[in-house]
Amino acid sequence: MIGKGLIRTANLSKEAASGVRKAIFNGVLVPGERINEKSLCAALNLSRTPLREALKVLAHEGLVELLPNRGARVALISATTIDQIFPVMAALEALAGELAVIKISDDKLAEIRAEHFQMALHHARRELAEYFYHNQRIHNLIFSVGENLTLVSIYQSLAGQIRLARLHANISHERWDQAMVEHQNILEALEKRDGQKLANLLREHLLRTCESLKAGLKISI
Amino acid sequence: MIGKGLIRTANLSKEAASGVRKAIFNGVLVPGERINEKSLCAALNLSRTPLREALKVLAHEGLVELLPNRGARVALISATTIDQIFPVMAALEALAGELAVIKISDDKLAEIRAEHFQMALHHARRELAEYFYHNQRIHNLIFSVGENLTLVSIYQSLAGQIRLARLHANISHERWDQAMVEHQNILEALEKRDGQKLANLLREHLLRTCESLKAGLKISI
DNA sequence: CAAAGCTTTTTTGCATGCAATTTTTAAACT
DNA sequence: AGTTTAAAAATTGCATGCAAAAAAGCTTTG
Repeated sequence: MIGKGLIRTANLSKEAASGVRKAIFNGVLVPGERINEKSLCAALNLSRTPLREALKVLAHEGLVELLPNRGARVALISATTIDQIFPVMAALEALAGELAVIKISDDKLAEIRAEHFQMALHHARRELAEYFYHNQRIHNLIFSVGENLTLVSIYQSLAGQIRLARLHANISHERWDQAMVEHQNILEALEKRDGQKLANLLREHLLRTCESLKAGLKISI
Repeated sequence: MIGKGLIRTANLSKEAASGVRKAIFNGVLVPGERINEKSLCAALNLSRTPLREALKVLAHEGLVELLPNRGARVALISATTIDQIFPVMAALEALAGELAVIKISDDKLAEIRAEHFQMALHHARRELAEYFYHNQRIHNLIFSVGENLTLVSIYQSLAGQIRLARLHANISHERWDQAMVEHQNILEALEKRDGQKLANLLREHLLRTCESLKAGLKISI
């Protein structure tokens, strides 16, 4: 690859980061698997420098682990790590909920409601991937209402690690049904603008999700 | 610099990161100032590759801003950013407090108490830098009790940004005195193992610190 | 004298090169 | 065969090189 004639608008290291993220979440790169720089560079069509910059950042995000003199591997999220992430997530969700009831517009609420029923539909049809997609959207929307970039970016980073852990986990039907009920309550608290209640519901929802996720881990580490 | 004969134990990009951090907190690199890679490399005695990797990570930490095709500059923490960081910090401190009262050992409590009185001493002597040092130590110790790496590392990153903001801010005597009173109450709640109270005290302490910090900003952005 | 165009210099973003290290393969030995 | 050792290949960590872009100097012009 000769870098001639290209105009500089790219930011290859950002592209590398999002490419690796995508590969991880698509299961192209498996948790625990060593990352070979050369082949990843070929796949992403860039050189090692931007890729290595990206790996450093992804390590900071917890998606990748750096092994001295042995490069990087996709992070293996252990039950211990999950146990540490969820209380933090719960605290942040509670905060996001408190901010949301204060700031939310009717339009945004309608948007969340729409996502909620989309999610309920996929739950009824037992379409897990689609369910999770809308589930994520709802949580993202709640966080975005607060217009707090710090909060959102920390949340994104933690959510990424949990998403990675889920690649290894099964969800039980019981938990799935229970989660839907919890989400119903969350929506109601949001509609009533009951910040304290919403915060508590989100916190509990997260902590139950944590337990379920740990229980569902296919490989225990 | 010829890299011959050197054994590979270094991890230059980590060294670069901590070197730049140090330079920022020592005021060698001023907030808003463009970072010249060449001269920083010379100062840190390494090449541009590890430095650039470090800058990407520091950008993620919020200490540095990356300008496309124009390199990096030391972050300018605005009042808006402070307003976003503190609620998150407050939520995390509250969580840390709740965890701390459950887990803290007598030894650790004694350590915190010792730091507290060191801090009180420097407050009485109006030695600001030393006061802040022990203040940081106390908060770090409270966070460390929870043995939650996720929580600690997010806290560290946010604390770094606030420390950067403080380089630009003055603290009033009134606020300083009030903060000491708050810390006295924090210590008491910790000694009584009153988690709810401690959480609330830490939250309020943080939010007041936020207001004071914003008020004391020498340059408003 | 400021503004607008140049040219030159510096700086950045990325690719590539090279030595240290690890991993793989092969051979020798028990 | 299975373990140990040695050689070869691959991979990593970092330095350096080079083109694109930005910044700093000049020169010219209104």
